[in-house]
Amino acid sequence: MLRFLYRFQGKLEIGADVPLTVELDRSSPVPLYYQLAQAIEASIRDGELAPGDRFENELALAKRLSLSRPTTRRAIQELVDKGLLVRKRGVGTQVVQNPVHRRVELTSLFDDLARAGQEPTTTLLEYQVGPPEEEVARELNLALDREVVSIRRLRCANGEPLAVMTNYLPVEIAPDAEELESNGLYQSLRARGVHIRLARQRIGARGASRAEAQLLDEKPNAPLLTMARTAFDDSGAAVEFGNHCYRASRYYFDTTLVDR
Amino acid sequence: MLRFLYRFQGKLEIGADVPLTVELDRSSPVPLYYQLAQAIEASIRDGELAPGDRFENELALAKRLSLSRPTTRRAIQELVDKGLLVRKRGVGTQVVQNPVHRRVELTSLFDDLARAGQEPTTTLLEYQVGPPEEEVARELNLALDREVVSIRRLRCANGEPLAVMTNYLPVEIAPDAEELESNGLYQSLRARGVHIRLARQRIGARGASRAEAQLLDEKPNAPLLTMARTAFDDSGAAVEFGNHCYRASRYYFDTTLVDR
DNA sequence: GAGTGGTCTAGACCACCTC
DNA sequence: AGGTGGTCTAGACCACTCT
Repeated sequence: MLRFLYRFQGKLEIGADVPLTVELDRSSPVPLYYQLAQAIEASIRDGELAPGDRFENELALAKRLSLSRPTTRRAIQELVDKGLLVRKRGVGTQVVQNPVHRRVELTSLFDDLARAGQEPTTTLLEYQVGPPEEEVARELNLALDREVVSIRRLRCANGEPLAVMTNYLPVEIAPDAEELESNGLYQSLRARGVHIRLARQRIGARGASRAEAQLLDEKPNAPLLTMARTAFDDSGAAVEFGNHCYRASRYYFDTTLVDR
Repeated sequence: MLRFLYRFQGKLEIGADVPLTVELDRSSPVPLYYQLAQAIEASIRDGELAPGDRFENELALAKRLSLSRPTTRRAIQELVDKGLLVRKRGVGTQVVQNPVHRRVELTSLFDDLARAGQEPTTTLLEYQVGPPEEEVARELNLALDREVVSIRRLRCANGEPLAVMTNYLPVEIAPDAEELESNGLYQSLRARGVHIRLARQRIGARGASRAEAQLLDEKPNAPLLTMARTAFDDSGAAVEFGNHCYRASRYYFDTTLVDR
């Protein structure tokens, strides 16, 4: 199949300088707004667009790239939501200072570690099937006579213990014990056709119990970062509830908040 | 307004019943998509739309309300981003189970407490002007010869100590000492025309120092929930950097993650 | 007044899921 | 095959900010 590549070289216009080069592939299945957002993000991360720079305005950019305004707008909005750009009505769009970060996405710890080249490993501490505790039944929206699988795992990165994770899943969708030793939980669920779409997290802290301290190579009562998470699939049903404890000395959460 | 109810004898398939009544005020300055989003959200919270219910499809809703599809779509998308609805291509839109929560918005602790009727009070522990430490200069993107105001406050709720907060601001925009005793920091900044638009937060945990323990009525080494936050205004400039420590026994963060 | 982003319309075609 | 959401177009009018 033919593939059309459009290459635009922007003239330098507004105030500073807009060296934004964008290649859009209109035959690709990747949405145009996404292609454009990626290109702009790359320009920012590469330093072609410096923090504080004024950004080419919507109409001009749309015209230059032969895109409609809504499509261009959506690409820009994507980056505003990511915290890389800021817009002010009547003024313009600017690159945020210090745009070095990535926000917390809906990813698993396992994937995060693997992507960072941290060599994640998992030890299965417990795997049992039975009726849910009251809290678990409430979080998963299950009747008390349904069966759930309880999983307790120790996650290490580069051989160092990092977190103790307890998870509860309806028995119908729970992965096998062996699978959990080699893959992340979400990875296993994905392979079974369960797509996590949304999660609610409560992040807190507490002191380590004696057992937790031993597992994590910390002293009893050492500060732990805790996360309780309920995850929902693409039909809105709760599919997983978990209590995780991280060594505070080796882990933190990074989030970005945007006012819209 | 007319309301059509469809009754099926067999299995209830399509959305069963959509009692969604919406009144739109086209002369209001409030955007239509926002009015609609609010109405839907109210229906969910009131239980008119139950968890798991299928939602009326975009096209039908748009036609019924005499709105364009993009406007209708945007309202729905708003609620998807909030974690109240889930969409699946080719299938439809459904209400998420257990939609009881509010997500972390870009708000200040002071405002949150006040809204929850928790009677916040602030004690100013320190207020001084001088050159920034290296970390602060880096976070605020300031030269080392610029002056910053360092603020240290104890925040209580209902008379109980809750958090120790250390903040750094460029001297030009810093509120007075007196102002900080009666208002929140963000409230004071807003009054000075500074609009926080974006914040990056790192959430972790550690043990309390002796001084912190004393201020917070905890034992030394008690677990504290920590947040380091850099805030940016609507021109993308860093305006505030803060280190906050919360009593883990009395505070946690609640977040929602959505896969888009 | 000029320029910017914010909202809105009325269509179109496509990809995906279920029947 | 029919219905759903996902993407895209080519305009329009308005509100806000800066000069």
